[in-house]
Amino acid sequence: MTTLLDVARKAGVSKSTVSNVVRGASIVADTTRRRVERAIRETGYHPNMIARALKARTSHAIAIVVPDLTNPFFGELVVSAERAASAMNYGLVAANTECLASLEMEAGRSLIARHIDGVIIAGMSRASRLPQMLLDRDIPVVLSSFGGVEDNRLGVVDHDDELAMESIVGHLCDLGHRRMAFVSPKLREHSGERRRTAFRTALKRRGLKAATREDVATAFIAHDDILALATIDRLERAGRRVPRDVSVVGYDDIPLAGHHRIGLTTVHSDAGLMGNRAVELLVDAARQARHVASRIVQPNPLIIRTTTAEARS
Amino acid sequence: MTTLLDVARKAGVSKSTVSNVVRGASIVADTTRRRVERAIRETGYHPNMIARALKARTSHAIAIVVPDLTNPFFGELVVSAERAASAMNYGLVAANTECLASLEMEAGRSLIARHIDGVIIAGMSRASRLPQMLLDRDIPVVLSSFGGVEDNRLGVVDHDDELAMESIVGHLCDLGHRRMAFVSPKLREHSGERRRTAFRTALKRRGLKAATREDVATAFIAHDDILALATIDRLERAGRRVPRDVSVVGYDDIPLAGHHRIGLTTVHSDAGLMGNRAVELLVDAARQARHVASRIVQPNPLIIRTTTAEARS
DNA sequence: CTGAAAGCGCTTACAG
DNA sequence: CTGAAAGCGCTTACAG
Repeated sequence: MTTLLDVARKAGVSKSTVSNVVRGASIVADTTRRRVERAIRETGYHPNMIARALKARTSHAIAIVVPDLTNPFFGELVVSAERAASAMNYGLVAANTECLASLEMEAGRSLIARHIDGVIIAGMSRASRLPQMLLDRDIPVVLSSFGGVEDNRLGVVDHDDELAMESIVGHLCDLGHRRMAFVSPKLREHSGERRRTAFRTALKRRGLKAATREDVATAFIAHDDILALATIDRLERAGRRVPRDVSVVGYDDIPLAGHHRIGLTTVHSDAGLMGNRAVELLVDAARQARHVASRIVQPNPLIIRTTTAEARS
Repeated sequence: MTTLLDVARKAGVSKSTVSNVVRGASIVADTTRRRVERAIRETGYHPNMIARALKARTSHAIAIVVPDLTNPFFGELVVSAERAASAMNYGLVAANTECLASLEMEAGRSLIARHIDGVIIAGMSRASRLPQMLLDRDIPVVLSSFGGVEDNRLGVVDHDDELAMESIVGHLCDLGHRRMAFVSPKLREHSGERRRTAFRTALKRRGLKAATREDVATAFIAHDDILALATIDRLERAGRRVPRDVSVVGYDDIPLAGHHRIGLTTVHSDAGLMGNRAVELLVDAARQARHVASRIVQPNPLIIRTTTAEARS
């Protein structure tokens, strides 16, 4: 393994000088720079980021913790975050926590030990202590694709669940539905609770209540598209037709939602944009050794396709 | 930030001793150990993995490079790899390369600079130089979910594309299909070529040739399920019914393939198992500072659902 | 069983 | 513009 010292010797300069050209910092004489650059090329030198991180006290890496990487929505979020991170010369490590408090704590410990410069949380268990754990160690964190946590050191890139639920329920009401049910995620997600609450609020505004019995509901609103697809599958296998007998609405608008055979009515969420913004906010904060603080909320428009129709009787 | 030295002072011992109890290495007197453990608890000490990595010359992190994290097959692969890695106390960093040579090289550089202990490649561009780049720097690599690369320093956890294509083509032939077409991935994947070749071989064995014109084909075999779903979408929007007018087969058996509205005939690939095995092989090799070498091939059974039917006419 | 010492490969003031 | 020196937080022989 060739080190800074090898390059320095080859170029006949000091380690400091090599370090200066590698980092592009401070002024180096043109002829010296060229000598060093040649030595770097000839030795195939790659700077050791670990040594750099130790001394410079920044790992140049950020993390994203997601509940379920298998869900294309989170896949997209991670991909866009990675793209943005590497554009800013940061590495991205992903942690899958399944919204399990134990996995979250383990991930937190690991990220702290690795001196991660900042973390994006894209979903977590209810009452998770992960944000506080990180924040208390002065690691900036931004919540992406959810929010509603009371800590003003937190950055948030959120969408508007209240508004989304309002338009979903409004749409369904217009179609004559009066008995609607919410389909909760199996993972005990923080955001799951918020959507359910927003759902109830939208109903109440219309003098309605959530349907308690599944067989009586004429419409199902799922916490996300994957769950909506599973719901359609379950319903249709049980002999109920969507949307003839029952309507189903999703959340996220993953690519498959628009598939000819699915045509899922859902709310559109721009995962790519959220991943980008989250990284930008985070890296900015990390570079200035401060927390994020700013909050961004994006609207998510309702996309009406073919899984919703007029209520039968 | 509390360091080893802080703990040592608090416990009234040397840094070496603290290090020994932290790592659980060498024998430490019971009473000393307890003093140290208390000091660790009281100070909230987390070992600095960066410093450890620098000195011990191992980052305790491995990487997985995937073509498209948005594809649930790769999502599952990454999730299972992460689970296996953290069970062995390794971190996992994921890199999305889209099978672009430039992104692959960039990822390679970054992984080398971060002194990653090993990498799983789950897909790459044709003639990619990534494996060699890593191998030459003595970083063990295992190819997961594909293979066919000629370097005996490489570990491989593969499935059998030849066998799979043989059973797909056999199934379609039994249904009377004679004009079949292969749907290639937009990404220029290494494995894409292999499946296409296996497809041609299976046809030739039956005295058939690939259909050159789409409108004439009675069956489409896609490189993966996502592509198969897109194909069904395209076909049906153009007015052709699946499977009445034309049959479609996928590859991977992602969860959605079994959905009531899809019922995709496909070949089953166990992403979870592959991710696990790949990590085990890799970590073993990394710990012994050697390459992987071993090759595992799993069969992937054909799952016949409802997108394939008898050829018309 | 415990501790003093060297060193991993860098960065960062600070002299010159 | 360049270099000598200290030090980031650990691990690892090696004495004792």
